[in-house]
Amino acid sequence: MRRADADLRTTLLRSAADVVARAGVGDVSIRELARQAGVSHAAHRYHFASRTGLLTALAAEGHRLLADALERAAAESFLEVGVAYVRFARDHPGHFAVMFTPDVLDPADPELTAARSRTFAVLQGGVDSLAAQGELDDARAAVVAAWSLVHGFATLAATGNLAQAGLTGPATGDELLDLARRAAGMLYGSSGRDPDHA
Amino acid sequence: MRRADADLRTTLLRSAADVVARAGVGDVSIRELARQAGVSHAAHRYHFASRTGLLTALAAEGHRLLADALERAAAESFLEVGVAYVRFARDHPGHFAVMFTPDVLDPADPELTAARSRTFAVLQGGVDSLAAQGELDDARAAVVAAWSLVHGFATLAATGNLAQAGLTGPATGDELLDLARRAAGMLYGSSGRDPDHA
DNA sequence: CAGAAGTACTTGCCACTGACAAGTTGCCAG
DNA sequence: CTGGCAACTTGTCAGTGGCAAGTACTTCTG
Repeated sequence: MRRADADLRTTLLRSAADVVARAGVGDVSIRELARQAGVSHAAHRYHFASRTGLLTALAAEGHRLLADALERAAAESFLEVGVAYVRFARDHPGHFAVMFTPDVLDPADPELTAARSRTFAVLQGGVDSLAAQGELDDARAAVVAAWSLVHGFATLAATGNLAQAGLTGPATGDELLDLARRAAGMLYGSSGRDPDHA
Repeated sequence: MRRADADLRTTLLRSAADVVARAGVGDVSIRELARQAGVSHAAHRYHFASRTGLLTALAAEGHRLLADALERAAAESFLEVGVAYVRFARDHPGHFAVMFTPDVLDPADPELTAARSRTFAVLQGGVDSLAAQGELDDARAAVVAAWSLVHGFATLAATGNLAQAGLTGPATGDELLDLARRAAGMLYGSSGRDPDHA
């Protein structure tokens, strides 16, 4: 008596991402997901070890998507990598939140660690290219600054804090990404350091 | 049969902050807190409306502490406001996590909104002073960049992502704050804009 | 074409959780 | 000495995640 249109694993992940995006990680109930998918409350156990396993799989999927996006943007410029990071968080809020909520994840999961490594590799590539250019006395701090800025921006935007502080309007269209680009540009653009062409 | 040394409200908040810091918001169990405090499983209800109420009170307390710290640092320099932000997150990880996990909070709580306003006011002060100096074409983006950078740094450090990416050592002493200062300095220091003296 | 093995579930149960209703105790004002 | 309030406790409920034991349907094997 299979009710899920596609395969159950995908359905549950999709559904979980939705709930996280709308209500937060704490509101993900496996039984509720099962009800929506039209399966029994234990159906997930064949695909995921536990609730933690499901969320870990979601985080891993998120890291794969993020790494894809960052790698594509890296071909353009380091600034655009930052913008791509923010765009990912905006377009996949459910994935993004889970990826950076370590206490709901299984830290030993090989899929997760592999996917996360890919994301980190793009950042590490940023360090290397900056260090290779030699004009930075502290490449590590520069990459930390870049990552922190875009991650903080994405997080504050996702949690509504930017809007609450009156720093952002009702987020119409790409206004958010423009602001992100201007903010990130203050690190690289206006201070005359632009690792790639743009 | 009161077992809590001090008053129960304070004991529960303290205990909750501990759990959040060590295991995350999701692992806060009111019944477990009650057990540790030596009271019954419903004792909290006199002090807090619900679990959400307790966490909201914790977030409000956090915002008061943060605002205090930021206001003190603002007397020194804008860079030090950023460092104070990171220091707060390091010293009060439980409070910090709850403050920026909106889905476990009551958004209408007056204590919370009041305390949060104080925090935002310091940031707004940053906008104003930057705008008054007139050398910034986009004061809003500058403040967003500053807040994003320190918030992202604090978050990535707290969730262990900085360490996992190999960008941070085992966080000995003030090494973390030094890195934060160097990273934040790339926004203001090295690009020649230093709003206050330092 | 029997039957063994495996896949993808379901049913049933358990301990635990947060919310809530209805007590209970101790103290203090009048 | 009594009414009332503050600060609890006890009891109960629906909901949750984890686990054990089934079950039906498919696919491979002899």
